Amino acid sequence: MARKRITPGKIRLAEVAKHAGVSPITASRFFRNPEALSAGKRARVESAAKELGYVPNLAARALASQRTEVIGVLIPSLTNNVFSDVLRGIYDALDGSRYSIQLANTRYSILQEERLLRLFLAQKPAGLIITGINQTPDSRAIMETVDCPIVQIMELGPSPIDMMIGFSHFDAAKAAIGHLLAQGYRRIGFLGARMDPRVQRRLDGYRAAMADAALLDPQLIVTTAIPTSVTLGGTLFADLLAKAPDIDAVFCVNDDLALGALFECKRRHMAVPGQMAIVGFNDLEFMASSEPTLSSVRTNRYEMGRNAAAMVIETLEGRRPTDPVVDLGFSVMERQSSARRS
Amino acid sequence: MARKRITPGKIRLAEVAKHAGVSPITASRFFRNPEALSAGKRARVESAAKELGYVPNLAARALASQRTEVIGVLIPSLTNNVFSDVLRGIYDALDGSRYSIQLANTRYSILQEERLLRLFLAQKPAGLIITGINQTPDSRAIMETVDCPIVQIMELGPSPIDMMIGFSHFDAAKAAIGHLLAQGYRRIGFLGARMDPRVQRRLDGYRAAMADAALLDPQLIVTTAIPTSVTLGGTLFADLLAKAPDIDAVFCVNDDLALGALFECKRRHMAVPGQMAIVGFNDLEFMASSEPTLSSVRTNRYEMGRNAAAMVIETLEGRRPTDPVVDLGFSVMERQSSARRS
DNA sequence: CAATCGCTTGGTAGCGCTGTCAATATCGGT
DNA sequence: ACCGATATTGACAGCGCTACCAAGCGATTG
Repeated sequence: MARKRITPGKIRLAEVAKHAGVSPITASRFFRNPEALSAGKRARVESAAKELGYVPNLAARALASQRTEVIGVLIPSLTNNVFSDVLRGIYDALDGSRYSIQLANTRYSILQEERLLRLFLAQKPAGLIITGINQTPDSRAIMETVDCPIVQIMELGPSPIDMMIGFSHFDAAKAAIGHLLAQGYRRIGFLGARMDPRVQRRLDGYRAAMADAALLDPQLIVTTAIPTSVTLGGTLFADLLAKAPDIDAVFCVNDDLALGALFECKRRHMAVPGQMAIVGFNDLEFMASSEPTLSSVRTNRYEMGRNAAAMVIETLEGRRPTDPVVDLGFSVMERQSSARRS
Repeated sequence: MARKRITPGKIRLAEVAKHAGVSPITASRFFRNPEALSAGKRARVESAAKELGYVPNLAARALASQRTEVIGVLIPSLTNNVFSDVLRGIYDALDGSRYSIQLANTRYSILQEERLLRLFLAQKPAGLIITGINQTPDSRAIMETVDCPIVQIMELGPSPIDMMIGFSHFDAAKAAIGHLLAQGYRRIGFLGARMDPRVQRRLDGYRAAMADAALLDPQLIVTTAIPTSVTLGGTLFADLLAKAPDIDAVFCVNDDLALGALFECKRRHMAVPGQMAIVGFNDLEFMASSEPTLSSVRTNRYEMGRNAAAMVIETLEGRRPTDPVVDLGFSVMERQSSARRS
């Protein structure tokens, strides 16, 4: 016959309750909603819990309440600096809260994303943070039926699943090109790697700005599906020079490419600025201290992560943000590498 | 009186069992140890589960089995590229396995680390990956009593708690200095930021190498507790030059500092190499494509993460690695920035 | 002074799964 | 054909916590 499973000196909620002289359910309430207790019992439970070193069993709680306190986060890359900033913001926002993070890496695949989404939602997460607005139709359908706050991060779009925080990659790229045009550059090349949806929208922004100025020329555009790197920046820049030797500026979809392009210029003894202007994207820390300093488009990645997590928590606590869509904007950081054309 | 909690059309293990014509416990075994079933029942349960779209309830499993399938990971920083490589390795190793990751950021504080450790262990993780060998005495004591595989990563030390994978920061720094000495450099400066235990050991390695060559001079050493950055590399390098204008080389405890130093040299029109040699640490991707290419010490970060996770899983599956301590080594990547002194 | 109301508190019965042991089926060897 | 060993399967009783409902109680109201 089944025997009592011996449970050694483990401290359960029941022990705390006994110690405090209240019922288990009252002790339980203390941990979930202390305000509901009278001051006296609250203090008694609190000190009993501390004295016994009680730690709630999350699995039991999740099973009984049919909820978890886990926020799922789906990002496309763990390597990309951009996402590590976002993640840092998310972790910081959740620090000290009752919620924890379950992180998964979609590797830029929306099919992988859908798989992970199913995996997550099966465990009834408290909330979800997902990258971008390009999900599979099935993913979207699943998310729309799920009853938990969802924040799409990194970019904005017309139809948020729930909440959304980001900025317009199209506008940001267009503004970068606008800056180069204002500085007197005309033959502005485009360097793109990975070409995920957000990069694609930067290309669209570039195209729009160039077309507006009647300067668009397919020869100016070099893209690849290869993941980005500094080395790749040098390679692509060389390709671009081969296609369009007369360029006077280059817009790179991220700062790694821009740094690679800068090094390639140095290798070729091309003056930056002077013979070549360079503008990157994201404004990673090193852009301000390179030689020459590199212009870039600053994006608020840490804030994006932090706010996204805060939006989830606020919703969970019944204080739903007034505006479900937040535009964090961007700013074009004008530095030496795109100084006015002489 | 308490009422039956209505459970809508949710698919439980019992449903799968009924559908397959077996007992619930047999169905349960299918998901945990399929080999224990006869081929016929195995197939029946499998198709029943698939047909019903059954997804196990992890909370119930954790509660009943008193175990989880979560591996806790404690790292000091989310921003540092070094850790994002390690993390990528860990996530890759666990991809497709039953295990998932719970990540926490100690922010280089061993007190924070201890707090997080208690938090983790209270939930009975399947395993634990923790950074470095400098834990508080309490942390160590807790970990030694816990019954789950633990891997210390990033460095090696004399008394592993359980398993360990890393390399000798002391030897790596010493080898880097050995390389510079072999190239004919004598006044070799040291640039250090953050000064966490591993950076400290690199400083020790530098000191040992310089002392062996009778070249040690406190004026050559510049360190700060400030977190590392490219900008900081430039600043520290300027400080070093002020203290010891006659240096002919500089060893930087990481590649960001090295890049910052390189830019500062360019700003001052100092030839690299020629007037100044530079060696970094970690061999991030950009070191091989900068202008000039930068020498560095390659460390196997991705492999470290991947192997650490693999070691945990193997232990959990009863195939404990033969050697609990793995030295992944390092290699000095000799590039243009430390070309032989002319 | 009785009726009502809101705030606390407690009792009961699961949440969905698995550990333990027992029972049964299968199989090779003598 | 019999015996013990091994491979499969099943029954039962929780794992530790919380949802739900009800009851207790002092305060408020007419």
